[in-house]
Amino acid sequence: MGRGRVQLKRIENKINRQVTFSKRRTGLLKKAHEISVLCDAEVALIVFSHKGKLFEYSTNACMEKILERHERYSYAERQLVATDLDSQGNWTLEYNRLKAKVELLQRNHRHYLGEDLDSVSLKELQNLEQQIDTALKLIRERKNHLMYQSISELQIKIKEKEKALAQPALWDQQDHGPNASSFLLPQPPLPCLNISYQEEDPEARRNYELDLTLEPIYSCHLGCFGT
Amino acid sequence: MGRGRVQLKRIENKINRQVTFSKRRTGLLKKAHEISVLCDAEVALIVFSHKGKLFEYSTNACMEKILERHERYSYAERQLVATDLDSQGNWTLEYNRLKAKVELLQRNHRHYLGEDLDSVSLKELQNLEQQIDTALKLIRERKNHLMYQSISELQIKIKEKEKALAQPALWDQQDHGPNASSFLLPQPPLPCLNISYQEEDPEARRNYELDLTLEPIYSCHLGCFGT
DNA sequence: AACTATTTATAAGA
DNA sequence: TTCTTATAAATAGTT
Repeated sequence: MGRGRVQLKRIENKINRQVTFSKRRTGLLKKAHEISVLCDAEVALIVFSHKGKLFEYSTNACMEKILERHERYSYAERQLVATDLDSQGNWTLEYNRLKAKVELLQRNHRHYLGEDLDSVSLKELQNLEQQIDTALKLIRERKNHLMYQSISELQIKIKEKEKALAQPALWDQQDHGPNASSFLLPQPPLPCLNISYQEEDPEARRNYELDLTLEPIYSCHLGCFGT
Repeated sequence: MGRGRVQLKRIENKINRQVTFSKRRTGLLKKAHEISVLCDAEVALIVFSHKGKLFEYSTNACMEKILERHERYSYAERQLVATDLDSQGNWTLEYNRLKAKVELLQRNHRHYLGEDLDSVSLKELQNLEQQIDTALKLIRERKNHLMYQSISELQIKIKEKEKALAQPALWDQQDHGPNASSFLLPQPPLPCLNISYQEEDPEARRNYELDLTLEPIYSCHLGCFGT
């Protein structure tokens, strides 16, 4: 939109780049505002110039709210990177960043526990549900894997004991019929032991689902951060 | 830019608004990308449609990095306002406390998502499983409650419409047998609606944003500008 | 910063 | 949604 086509690549001339940045920035902010108003959308736009200066636009000027919404939308994506504080840096700055992080994490935390859901929209609930559902499957898989492993180990131990006991009598080693060590682990792993789920797709627990739910163990490691 | 000037105000016609949103969204994302490349700027753009769907662009696809930069920038600004607290408290102590908190929360966070479980003991896995299981139930309950509410409201509307239509004919108001508004809601609330729509009935979510689409939540909005 | 020739974006229609 | 097209807007290069 101007005299001559424009290549989509960095403008090398510094002056030109600065001028173009200024013009296009204005245009971009304007368009962000327009779509926001015309289409009733919520927009957050953040632009850092090459020199590091910040320009921003947000619908109704509530940048934080929109970023939070984005945050919630991206529960799973967020990998809050551990803070590496620069030794000379401003402590207050770091401190506030951390504080914000904690607040955010705590809110997510409550949501992961199914608490405090009143402010969560239906769409967001659906995201949450899916994430939690996936998590539950992963956790059960891991749990069952561990249990399976320890059963295996126990069986090996028992077999060894038996061997040790059998030695003195010099029994024939073949075929003594069923014994204590053979009933638990048929060779191709049991696809399913003792399952009592309500719903959920059977595919998901095809591997090692040894649900041995015991008593409601409820050591609460959580909620240990009172305000 | 089109046939006729455009007023900067919400487009009331729903279809038009949707179409305009789609077009302008494309344009906006494109321009965000262009300024980013041409002027070597760092851009983050987040757009939520009226219906709550997320579209985003970020330079080099590192949204989180840019948001963090913005966060830092914002905090720096807030610093100028309230920077007097520091001289008294022991910041290092507070800071370390917070840091520990963040680490713990982040670990929990990963565990809640079923990640990073190798170091978790069987017993802890059982706790976790139970907590997540409970959370999932709560979340589903809340979701169903919301959907239930929407349905209720819709039914009331339908009833009103029916009444309005019935008036002119002066029908007897008693017992006209089952009708469109009575089949959905048995009086004691459904314990579980367990809905998983694929297709979308536009009617159903007309007013209440009952968007039950269960698509993989992260449609990739990025990289949509081939060179 | 203003100007203007052009390119782009897009509103309306299909 | 996608395409087409007339027109409004944006903007590159110039002054």
